[in-house]
Amino acid sequence: MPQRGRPRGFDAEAALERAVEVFWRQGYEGASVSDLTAAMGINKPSLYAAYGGKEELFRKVVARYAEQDMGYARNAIAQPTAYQVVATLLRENVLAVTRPDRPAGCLSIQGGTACSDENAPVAGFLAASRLAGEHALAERFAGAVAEGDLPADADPVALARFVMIVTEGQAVHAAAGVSREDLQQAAEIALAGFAAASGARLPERAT
Amino acid sequence: MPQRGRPRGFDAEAALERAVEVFWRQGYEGASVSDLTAAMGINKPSLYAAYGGKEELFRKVVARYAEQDMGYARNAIAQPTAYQVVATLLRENVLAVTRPDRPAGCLSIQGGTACSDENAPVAGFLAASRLAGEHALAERFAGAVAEGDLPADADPVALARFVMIVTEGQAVHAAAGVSREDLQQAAEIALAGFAAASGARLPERAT
DNA sequence: TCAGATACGTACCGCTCGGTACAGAATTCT
DNA sequence: AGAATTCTGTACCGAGCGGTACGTATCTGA
Repeated sequence: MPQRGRPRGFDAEAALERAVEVFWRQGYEGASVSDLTAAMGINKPSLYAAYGGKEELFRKVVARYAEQDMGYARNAIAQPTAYQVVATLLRENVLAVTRPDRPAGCLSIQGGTACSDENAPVAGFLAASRLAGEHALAERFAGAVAEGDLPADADPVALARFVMIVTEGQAVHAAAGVSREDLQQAAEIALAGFAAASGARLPERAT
Repeated sequence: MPQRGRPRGFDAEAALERAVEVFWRQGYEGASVSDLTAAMGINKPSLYAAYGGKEELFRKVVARYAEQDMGYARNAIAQPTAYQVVATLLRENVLAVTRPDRPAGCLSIQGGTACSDENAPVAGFLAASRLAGEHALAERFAGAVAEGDLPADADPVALARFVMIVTEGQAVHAAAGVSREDLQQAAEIALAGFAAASGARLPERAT
């Protein structure tokens, strides 16, 4: 029972990928259904049949983005020490928000921080997804405190919040056109600041 | 020759203030002209006659916002030491983006980081205005280096970029509903990080 | 071979968008 | 008083919005 009826005439994954770029570049409200179908190479009824509507498409787009473009965050959180977690996260985030083959910034911010009352759920959904990453990072830091990798008096939740604030600021900055190199400098300052403020154990190196 | 013809039936400054809130809460594209006129208590032709149009109104709104709601930044930059500049800026920014009588976040981000091609000038205008503040801060830090308040090898431009990144991240976080107290914790971490990473001279206190 | 099912393209739906024409009301200058 | 000027409210403009009805094309299962 694989497929009955006429088979779909386009690659749903490839079309979704095109939609990622449109929403990323123009935001949820700034991307019209016509913009989307033009970029995806399909007609409107196909979009509604395959994805359910604009908002449902957007949610699928965000899910795909999280999987395809946020992998570095999962990689970062798996690093062996808190310092390396933050170093990886901040450095990889700079690369991610300044990829030359992608729109500048980060979909979960470019998608829309503010919108009309009608679309408020979209902004809320994006905000919640950003905060979910922060919770994961806080738990990672809590583990680091338990291991002695971070000092006992370190506040894992506040530290995670600081790090996520930096990544969000980097994304906003990147969207404003700031270069990868310039953001890398700022990331190193943030990393040094994290190390000093948290008391994290540093990796072996010449001091 | 003060006024000829029928006098305006509303207070243009008060109406502009209402418009600030609408754009702040809903963003440029998310705020319709009808939303604006309803909040301002005027009809559309009055809006066009008094302000020139939606985009011109938005620019006037941003100018008013910069004057009324960003005063803390000018105050911060006038502090006597780099450390105090950053301490004031970060702490006051937290208060500004979490004012209970105002929308959460910051107009220059909520206004729109991404939008349709048609409104791209608006996003560019906001981005440029954010970066202007960063330049002013960099010059302040350059002066601090010259004075010996910051070490000779400190990079004023990169430090300013780091600080502005934090303020932008705070604004995004605030718009997501994070509380003032939670942001204050993160601001203290950022401040301690700035001090450590920059080598700024600290104010006298118990070490 | 043909019925059932699914996807496609066209053409359209009601609605809201940003923006304006126009006539009447309120004021100043002569 | 009356002309000139400016603001106000209503009613409207063309365009684009998100979303869909419908007839046709293409597939599977019997």
